[in-house]
Order: sequence, then C-alpha cells, then structure tokens
Amino acid sequence: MPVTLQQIAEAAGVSRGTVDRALKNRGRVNAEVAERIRKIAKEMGYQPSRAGRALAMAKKNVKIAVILQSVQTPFMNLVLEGVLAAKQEVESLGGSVEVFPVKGVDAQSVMEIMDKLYEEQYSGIALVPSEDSVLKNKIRQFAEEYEIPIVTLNSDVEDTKRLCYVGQNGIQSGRTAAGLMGEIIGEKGQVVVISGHISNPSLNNRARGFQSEIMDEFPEIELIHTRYSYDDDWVAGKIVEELIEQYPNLSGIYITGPAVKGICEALEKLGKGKSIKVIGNDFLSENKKWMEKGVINFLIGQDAYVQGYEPVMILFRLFLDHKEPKEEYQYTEIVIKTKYNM
Amino acid sequence: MPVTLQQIAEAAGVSRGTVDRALKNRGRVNAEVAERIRKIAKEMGYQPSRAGRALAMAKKNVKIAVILQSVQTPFMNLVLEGVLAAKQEVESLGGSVEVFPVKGVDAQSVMEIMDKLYEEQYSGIALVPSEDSVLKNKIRQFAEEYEIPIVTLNSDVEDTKRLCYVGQNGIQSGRTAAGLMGEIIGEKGQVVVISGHISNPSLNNRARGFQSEIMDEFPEIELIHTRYSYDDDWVAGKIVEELIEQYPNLSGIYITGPAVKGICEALEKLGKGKSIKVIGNDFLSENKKWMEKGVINFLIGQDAYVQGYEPVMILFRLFLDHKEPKEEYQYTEIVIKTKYNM
DNA sequence: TTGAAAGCGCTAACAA
DNA sequence: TTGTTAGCGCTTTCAA
Repeated sequence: MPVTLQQIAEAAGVSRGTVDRALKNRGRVNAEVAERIRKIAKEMGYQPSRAGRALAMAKKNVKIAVILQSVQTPFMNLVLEGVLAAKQEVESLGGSVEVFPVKGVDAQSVMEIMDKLYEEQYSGIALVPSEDSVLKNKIRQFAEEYEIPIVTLNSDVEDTKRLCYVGQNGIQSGRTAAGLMGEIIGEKGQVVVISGHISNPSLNNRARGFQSEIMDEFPEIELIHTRYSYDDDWVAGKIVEELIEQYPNLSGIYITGPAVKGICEALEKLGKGKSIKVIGNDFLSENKKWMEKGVINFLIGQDAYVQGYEPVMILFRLFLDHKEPKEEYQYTEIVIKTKYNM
Repeated sequence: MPVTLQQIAEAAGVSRGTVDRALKNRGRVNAEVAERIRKIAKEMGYQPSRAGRALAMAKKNVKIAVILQSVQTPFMNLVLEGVLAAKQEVESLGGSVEVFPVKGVDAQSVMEIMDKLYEEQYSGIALVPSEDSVLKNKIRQFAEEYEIPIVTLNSDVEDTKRLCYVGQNGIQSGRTAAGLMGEIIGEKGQVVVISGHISNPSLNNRARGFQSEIMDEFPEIELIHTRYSYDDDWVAGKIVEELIEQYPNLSGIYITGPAVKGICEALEKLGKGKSIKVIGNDFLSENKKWMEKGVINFLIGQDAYVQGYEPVMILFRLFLDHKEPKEEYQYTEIVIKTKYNM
C-alpha cells in the first residue's frame, strides 16, 4: 500500500499543503519543518503517485508536438508507430500529443510549424532536424529564449541547447556490421560499401564506422572504394554490375541505407545472390523480403519504434515528474536480425 | 484535449453515471440510451483516462505477487530488475507488487507461498513454475476455482488454465543459433551441442531447435552427439578436452546454457579459443566477458527484463483496463549480440 | 509560513 | 432505470 502525502502530513503533524511544498522545495516553508518532513517522507518510503499527479496537472494541459520529416518513407512510418503509442499513453494521463508530418527534407516547413507551435503555446517539441543553419538558430532560440524544450530524434544538431537526442549511434552500427562481415567472409577478401546520398550524415557515420573497424581489426580484408547510389535503385543496380565486372571475387557488400532493391535484384540477376555476403540496415519490408530470400545475410536495425516513443515520453516526464533525461545522448539499441529472429 | 465522461454525458443529455454504465456494459441502463451513448462516445473519440481510473480504483488495492525460483542465478537477477521496474510503475498507479524469492528449484516452497497468497487475497500471481504435477494442479485450482489469474514466466506449464506465458521460444532460439553457426563456419565441418542438465526443458528446446535447423538447412555440417555438463564447469572442461582429442577439426560449439566458464577456459588452454566458433546463450557478465575476449562469437538472449516486467503489467492491466492479453504465448524477442553491440 | 479547499476523471455506492 | 455524490492523491490558489 503506497504512502500518501496525507499520511506524511499526519505523521509530521502538519497539513498536506506544507508537506507538498517541503518535498518540492518550493520554499515558503520553515527550514526545520521542511527538513523533518523530508526525513519522515524518506523513512516511510514515499513515492509520489503518478495517477494523482497526472490528474491534478490535467488542467494545465501539457501539449507536446512531434515534427517528422520524410514521413513518406517506410522507416518514418515505423517511427510514427512509436509516436502514436506514446500519444496514447500521454493522453491517458491527461496530456496531449500532436503530430506534424513533413514530406521530404524541408527545413523551411519545419520552421513554419515551429512558429505556429510557439503561438499556440506548446509545452515541448520533438523533431527530426536537418542540416540547416537557420533551423539550428531557431532550435537554439526555442530552447534558450522561449524555454520550450526540444528533443531531436533520428538525426542530431550540435550546439543548439536541445534537451537531448534519441537515435542511433551510426558509427557503432557500422562497426557492428564490420564485425559480422569479418566473421562471415572468414576475415579475408574484398568488401565494398554502397551508400546513398554522399551528404547524408547518418549514412556517412555508418560507412565510417564500418571502414574503420575493417581497417583496425581485419588486415586481410581489402576495402574497395565506397560507391553512392543517390537513393536510386537503377543507379544501385548499375553500380553492382560494374563492381562485379571489376572485382569478380568480391566477397561482401555493406549497404548503409537505401536502394536495397536495386542492389539485390542485380545480385540475383548476376547469379551472385548467395555467394556474395550482404549486410543491410533497417527492418523495412523490402529489406526483410531479401533477407528471407537469403540474398541479405544480416540486417542491422535502429529500433525505429523507440525513436518515436522515447522523445515524447521524455518530454512528458519532464513536465509530469520534473525529471530531466539522465543522458544527453540516448542511443537506441543496435539490433541484429537474421531470417531466424526477424 | 482528451474527451471526458462528463463531456459525453452533456452531449447525450444524461448523467455521468449513466454514461459509465453504458460504456462498461454493466447493464441497468436503457438499451436505446446505451446505444446512443456508445455512438456518441465513439464519435467523440473517447479514451478512458488511466489516471482517473487508477485513482478511483486505488481503494480496491490491487495486489500482485511475483514468485521467482532460482533467484540466486544471475539470469533471475536480470528478471528481477524487470519486476522491480514494473513494481514501481504499478505502485505509482495505486496498485502494489510483492516479490517472493525462492532459492533453487523448489515446487514445495512455491506452493506454500501460493497458499499464503490465497489467504491474503492477492489479486493475481506471476510465477516461475517447475515440472511438478502437484504444483500444476494447484495452478489450475487457483485459475479455475479461486479465479486468481496466474501468468507463468520463463518456463511454462501446459493445461493449467493459466492466463498466459511470457518467455522465450526455445526452439526458435536454437534455430537462430544454427543459422548463425552455419554462416560463420562456412556451412561445413563438425559441430557439437553442449547442454546442461539432461532434463531441463528450456535447454532441450534450444538443443532441438539447433539440431533440426542444422539437419534441415546445412547438409554438409556434421552434428556430433550432444554432451551434457550437468551445469558443472569442471565436467564441461573435461568434455571439451575429450571432444578436441576425438575431433581435432571441430568447427563449432553451441552452448545451450550454463558452464560457459568451464568450456571457454578449456578452449583457451588448448589454444582453440579463436579457431573454434562458439555460440552461447544469455547476457550474463561471465558470458559477456568471454565474448569480449573473442572466445564466444555470438550470444543469443532471451530478454530477461521483459520476462520480469511484462507478467506484472499484464496482470495489472487485467484489473485496471479489464484487458486480457492478446496472445496466450508472449514470446520475448530473440536478441543477437556480438562484442560490438553488447 | 501554514492551512484549507477546490478540482482533475473516474468508480461505486446509494438515493430517487 | 437514472442521477447524485464521496473520494482516490495530487497541485494550486486563496485565506489566515
């Protein structure tokens, strides 16, 4: 039976209001009395009731906004699932959550939405940022001047006073892929990285992690120069054809992100579907299909659900429990899937 | 801004009590009116407030008990962490959770605790069962006669009317290990399974899954007859010595559970630490240490935290939201770890 | 500096 | 069959 404020008040011989002020350090309470109350609360093992607090705060109407970029991609759809789960939980606790989808990468739209959120007095914002110095300034302005906490997800922006970042550790993800690759090709042979856009920071992190781990740990593996598909399946197919012509004994391919379809179809057409080992990223249905077929050997995932769920809950806890996140960088778990545990 | 019962009542021109009865199908309400209320509630997108409900139910004092066997093992310690997290969440919502630890496997103690729980009118029980027909009968009695819902975790007992089971799919876990093993030894060579007690059902499931997948998918891999360590490191070390003498070209070892230390030390002593591929189970610190060293190549995990957390929350949701779990078998995710994503 | 009281959304007991 | 009401634990405002 959990201890209540009322019980502490009785034990201390004061009123509930006084206990509340003492425990919240809201001042206006005699220092000695406050000390005594805190001691009693500790002895009795007081834990505030979430239900009571949520109910009492319901009139304040905590409003959380989520701005998602690239919503049309399957990955962001998974993130959205996490957001909706958090929305339900928050709303059943008296808060509210609104999602603002942005098609493609569009800092301009994000900023327009942010302006609206400021006017409508939102309590906190979770957003997928993009590299844009004006957007960065606006994030800093919200965090510092307006005191509206902001959590970045999926990608991060440095030096903006944002509360925290929830997403993958791209470097470590690439290193994990490298470890697997070394293991399954017997620590020797030729390996290539096929990436997407040359300017995508997440993909670049993965590629960098992969490359450095191969170079550090697998001296007998030859790393062929990275290719870029620019997110285009046709281009990716061409890249594979050229690679195989140039390196007929190619052992492995690491796909940092998109254009899985183009790559796998080309491999299959050239009869290399089974012999060349392939490691991809993200649990999209297209990717899972190729793993099922045996063309992709491993998929590394970034737990999209958590990326949607956590930022919302972090903001809500900030208001409900007055609890800041413990870590500024909340890296999601790096998940390894094969066709057996998909 | 979430919709409240009061708002629905106003929209329907009735009182809050009537709306409540109509939506809960608690009868005593005019059929037509009830229908109209339900329609309005749906239109307005009514979602009951967890906070309000939790608070109102606090006086009923939902009490959940958790009986853990083999608490001295590191694995159960991980389970306990999940239980404690759930305990905190439940208690902040007005319920209470009590943990009853049992050392070793001891059906007798479990049953004594259950009797006590019945007297003290606990609302629901989560427990780690063991193979024992008297215990099985008691579980059935609680579920059917006393109507105290029971959730099994980690191991299951069939035909007992228990509400559901939360734990690993041992067969699938073994299959996953087999897939990894095939991949890293190049789909050929000799492979052996080292298990613990010959009568441990979880370990047997893993071994069976492993064996059948090797036989089905990797015809060129030779499966050597399974060895049993009986959870003893010294025995396990001897087994390894004998195996390597008998099969000097052994390619891989699958350890279904305990005695990892004995096996890995022997491998290291014989200079086989790197050349023989090893796949183990569970993320215990001992196991992680050997993976860090490179003696173990992969660890397959059964998400102990979830096994502790979920059963408690399932029972609590049953009382708070009147929601039964969707699935009778709640298999925890099969997690693959290497030294890179540990 | 402290106490008293209203009210958040819901359940359940009681009255009509 | 329906309405009314007390109270769950907490926050917050107002009065003392």
